[in-house]
Amino acid sequence: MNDRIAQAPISLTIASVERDTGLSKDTLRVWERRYGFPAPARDALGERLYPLDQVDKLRTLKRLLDLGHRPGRIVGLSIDELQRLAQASTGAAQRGPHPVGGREDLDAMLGLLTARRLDDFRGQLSQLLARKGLANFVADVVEPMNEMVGEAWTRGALQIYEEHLYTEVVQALLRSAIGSIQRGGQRPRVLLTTFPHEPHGLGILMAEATFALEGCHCISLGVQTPVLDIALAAEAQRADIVALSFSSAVNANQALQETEGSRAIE
Amino acid sequence: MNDRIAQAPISLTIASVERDTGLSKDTLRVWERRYGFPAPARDALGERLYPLDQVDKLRTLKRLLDLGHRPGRIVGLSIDELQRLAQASTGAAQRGPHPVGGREDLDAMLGLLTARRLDDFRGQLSQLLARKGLANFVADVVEPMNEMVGEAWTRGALQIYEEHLYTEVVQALLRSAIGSIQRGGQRPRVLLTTFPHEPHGLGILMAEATFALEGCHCISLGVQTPVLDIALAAEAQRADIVALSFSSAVNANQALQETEGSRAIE
DNA sequence: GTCAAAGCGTTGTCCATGACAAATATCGAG
DNA sequence: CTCGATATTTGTCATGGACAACGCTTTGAC
Repeated sequence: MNDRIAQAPISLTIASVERDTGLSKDTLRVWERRYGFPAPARDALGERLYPLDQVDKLRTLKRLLDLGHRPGRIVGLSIDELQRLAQASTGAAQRGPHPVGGREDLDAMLGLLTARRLDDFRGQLSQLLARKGLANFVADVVEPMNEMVGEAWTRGALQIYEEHLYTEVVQALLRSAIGSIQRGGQRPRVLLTTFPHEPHGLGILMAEATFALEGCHCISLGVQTPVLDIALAAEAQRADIVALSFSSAVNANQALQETEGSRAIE
Repeated sequence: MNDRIAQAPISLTIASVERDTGLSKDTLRVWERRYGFPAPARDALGERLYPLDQVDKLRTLKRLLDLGHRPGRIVGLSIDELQRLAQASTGAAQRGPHPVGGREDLDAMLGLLTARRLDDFRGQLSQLLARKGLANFVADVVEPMNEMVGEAWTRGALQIYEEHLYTEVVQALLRSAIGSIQRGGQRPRVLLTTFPHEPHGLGILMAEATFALEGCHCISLGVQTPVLDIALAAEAQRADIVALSFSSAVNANQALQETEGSRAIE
């Protein structure tokens, strides 16, 4: 329960690693058994102690997994190779040049984040929002920037807390923008949330912004609503649409399966 | 991975129960071994299938645990007895009558939530905020209402999705209120977040509101920041104060321990 | 009677190993 | 090249044993 932070936290317990990487204890142990990685040290009791560099590699591996790679093929690679792979994999997604507000501009703005000029970052974003309008802002700025942040983090160019910072700023911005949309629409009623394993709320806000602009009546449940409660809420709130936000595409049909009884979209 | 929702979801897998209750798989299995509860059915493969009523009881048990009770003493009790216990335990906290905006008013407002009059609920809250001012709103409305929601949920008077709904409305309200505070203050710089095991962000927002009103420069990382990154962020952002939000009080000194190196407050 | 120390029961988490279904890859025939 | 059959990969589950951290209770000194 306690993370046993001695004076210097040179290594983490299996529970901490699970939380920090998103890989379950079972997975961590079975990888060790099968692939020989990770290879944590052991404390006096024989309990695993993961060095920080292995945790970093695990994080990168997790991201590659989410990108569609398979563990057996990539566990053996070095951190450098993994990062190259990650860069190549996400790079494929950014096909073609971006319409307006080019990628370089976004890059420069992200620079503000790492340069600790948080207020400037917020200011520029807010200015962009005002200039482009909410819909374009979401599509042309937030969307690509999300990917860039994920990719930069994989590259090691962004600390985790900087990613948190980014998310927080964008969320605050989107929320206030959504709040200022006239709350008039009656139909269709849209229920927004994520599945229990998806803790990221940015997708919801982006969807909410889009829907709200279309005049929909949005009802957000926040993140990680138990499946049964999604159904319950959809019925109680007489939702016409249930919007579920995902990180990786993988199984969108699972969604359709589950939202049966309501009409499922997106 | 899939929750194996057949036509009717009469029972949940151990992974679902872990997510829905917050009790780890290990704990669920060891309780079964030691106390004989839960007593899930088994599928063809010998894997546990938890009936919904047992999951409900587990949820209530979890709440009692967080309230300081011990499993061995309460696992054997019936759901009714557990709910009585929970009510008694939280009831102790609401000592004395409330200053203004009395408990009955809040109860009536929560009634709007269950009556599916979400907009009225939001409207009344927003009106209260305007009338009382942000500081009093947080202390006299949000704080007690949080407890009431928790207690009502334990009593079975509130669905989980209704709790989500409540949280979402209040968060939106607080965020917009915070956003409209002039962002002028330079000192002290306050970093806000929660530990990795605390996914609830309401506490952060309440703290942020309070700090911001005092003229502090608030930097929120959102929820569940890895411990190392909290330290990193505190240093990078030159935070004077690191504010950590908890659900149950339990170990506030752990906080002090961890935030060493910065000055720790609250 | 009060209070601290020692002792004992409780509780969550860890470990190792084995197993199997679902997903994915590979291959051979048409 | 396409498609179905077979093989491999992969995550999650099960069992049972262990132990430290914590809380409760009893003992003994003042």
